[in-house]
Amino acid sequence: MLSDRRMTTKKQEYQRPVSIKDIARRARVSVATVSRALHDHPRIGVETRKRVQQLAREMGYVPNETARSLVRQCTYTIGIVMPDASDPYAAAILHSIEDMARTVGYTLLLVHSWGMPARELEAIQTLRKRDVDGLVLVSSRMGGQLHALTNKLGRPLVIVNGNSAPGVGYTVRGDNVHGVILATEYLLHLGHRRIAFIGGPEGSRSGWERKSGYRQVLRNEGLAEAIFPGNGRLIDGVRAFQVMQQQGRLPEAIVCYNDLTALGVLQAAWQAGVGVPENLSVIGFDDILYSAYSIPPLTTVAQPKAAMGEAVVQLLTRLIRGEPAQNILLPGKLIERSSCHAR
Amino acid sequence: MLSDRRMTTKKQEYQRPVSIKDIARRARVSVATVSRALHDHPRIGVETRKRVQQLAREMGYVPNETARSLVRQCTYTIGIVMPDASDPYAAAILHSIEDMARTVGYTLLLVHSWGMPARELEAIQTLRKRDVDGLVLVSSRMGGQLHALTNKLGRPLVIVNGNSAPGVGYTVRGDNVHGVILATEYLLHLGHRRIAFIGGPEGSRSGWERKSGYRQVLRNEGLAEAIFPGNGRLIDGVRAFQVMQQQGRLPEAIVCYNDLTALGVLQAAWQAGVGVPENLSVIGFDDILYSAYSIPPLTTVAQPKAAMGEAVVQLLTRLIRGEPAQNILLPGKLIERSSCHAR
DNA sequence: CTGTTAGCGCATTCAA
DNA sequence: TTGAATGCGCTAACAG
Repeated sequence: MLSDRRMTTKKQEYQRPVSIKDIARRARVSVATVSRALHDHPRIGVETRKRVQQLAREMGYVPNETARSLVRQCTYTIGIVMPDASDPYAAAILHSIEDMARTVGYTLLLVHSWGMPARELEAIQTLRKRDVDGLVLVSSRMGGQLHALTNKLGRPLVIVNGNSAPGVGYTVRGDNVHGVILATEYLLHLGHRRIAFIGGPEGSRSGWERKSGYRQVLRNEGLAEAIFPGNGRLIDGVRAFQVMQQQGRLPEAIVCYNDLTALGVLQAAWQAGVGVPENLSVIGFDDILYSAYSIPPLTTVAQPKAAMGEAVVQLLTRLIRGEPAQNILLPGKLIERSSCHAR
Repeated sequence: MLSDRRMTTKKQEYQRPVSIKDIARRARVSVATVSRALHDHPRIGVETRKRVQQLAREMGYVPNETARSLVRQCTYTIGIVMPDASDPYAAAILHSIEDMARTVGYTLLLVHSWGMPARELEAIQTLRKRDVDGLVLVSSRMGGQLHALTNKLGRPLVIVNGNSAPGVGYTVRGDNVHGVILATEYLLHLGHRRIAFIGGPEGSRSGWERKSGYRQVLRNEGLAEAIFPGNGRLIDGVRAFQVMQQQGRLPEAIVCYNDLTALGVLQAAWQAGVGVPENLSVIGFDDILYSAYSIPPLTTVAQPKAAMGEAVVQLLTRLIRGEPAQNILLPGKLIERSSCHAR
């Protein structure tokens, strides 16, 4: 009685949509004329045009894009392959791409890859069959295997923050090395010397780049590196912190592969009674939605997610039109909040 | 020199994909034979079949789904309209729908609505032209306007957790009333008497239901209601808390419209030095990914998001096949974590 | 077993 | 200005 579990059990038939042929019949003209009327074609009588358009509206005509696509040989559809829409970072990218794509008349076909190369391949095949005008791979893990694919793809390809093979498609990416240098040097300026790093997914380019930026800075300063494995999820931050503590290797500050990892560290530190930022400084990467509201608010390197979406769509439309294009590298920006503290 | 801003400025032409006609020519058979071979049609020579299949593989043939869709009169595509993929709750739903849809051979066409009825309408039109086999509206705000639409839609419609008009499409929803009763009674059992509620979006069904569940419980107990407006975002939780404090109306416990709002309250309370759960109990709704890792971990009513995706796709496929169907109401579950404390 | 034909809904060329 | 015819890539009904 708590629930109004209404059981609707009607059966329903769906009727065939009206086509230009139907309109033609009713208007007593040819389908060609209808087509022209609907397109405001110049060579048509103003009289018939109005009549046909009126009729189309009355009959609830909706153009069949499938048929159009077939003759036009382009679908105004772009395919997007991403690991997982429930990852806040991926979702933000998806969000900005969808937004931009819509404004230029494209619709998005979405397939998840779960970060698995095999699934990615499958997804790409699916989208290729769907005859998308262009393809976006977010956080691709395929690397070399892309090579074999790209020749046969026959469609423009843009890779966002993923492993790309040279000469395969175009890329839009955040500047990971620069960003993590920003983060690490910030910690240095705050007076920290024992700075650890929690890594990202094995074999991912962003993971590699962020790690090497960290190493580069520490090496320049002659400081010891302390690198802990991770996989970019909340739980990885939790675990890494626990490992540090169990091993008695708690540092003064931690650079995290991404915000999710950092948020995990915040949680684990709180559980363990280690105060952030008084006893431990934590810095993230990405600036996801939640980071501004974590406890304490997370200092992080923001990725320009909106700009990325724009860049992706712009790049893709250029490629579709056959115009020259170039890879895009976007700088990150340090966002100072409250998870880091001077020593 | 920090960035490898490589400028790739090649211009590239994309070639026409190979069609069954191409294969037919090379194999010196008719297109019908090719089609049959590719489909393992019974009435074909095992010899020619193998030859054609081999050839197709060599030539890198990929079937054109657009053409298929045209003759088949169905696209194996389902359209999904949601406010915003970067909302963690919506993203989780999207995730589970995509996952389920893929396994049954459907691909997703995604359009954002930004929670604006006008945009929703636009999105539905877009998808209708795309000739989707079915439509999913997540957190729709359209309400009555759906009526006019649905007759002309000509496609099965499933509404997830949104405003629906009676007789328009089918619905899959979490049991909001029951869920919020669970939450409120839990607080009651913990000994709280001054329990406030922070509401959701104005005019949304879930907002209304959750509020009325709360009111129902308080009324039964003869307790005073304290309702603060909200809109389902983090910032709404922050603001509501600030208002409570400024007005000197801080309660013993707060039931929040959703987790995002609750997370905002956690943050604001922390900023204000109000300890959760010692001085204030907070309970959310949805159980988004992050809630298990907030500080403190958030007690909440979990929505069965995976089950929802399953239900949506199953319902939709039934409708597409013209089978009888029924609305689905899924129960929520209380997840006890650490944001509530006995008085 | 295989080829020929027609047609899905639409845009476009060529005639009229 | 309009109509008839053709084809986009593919499937399916009908002949052979």
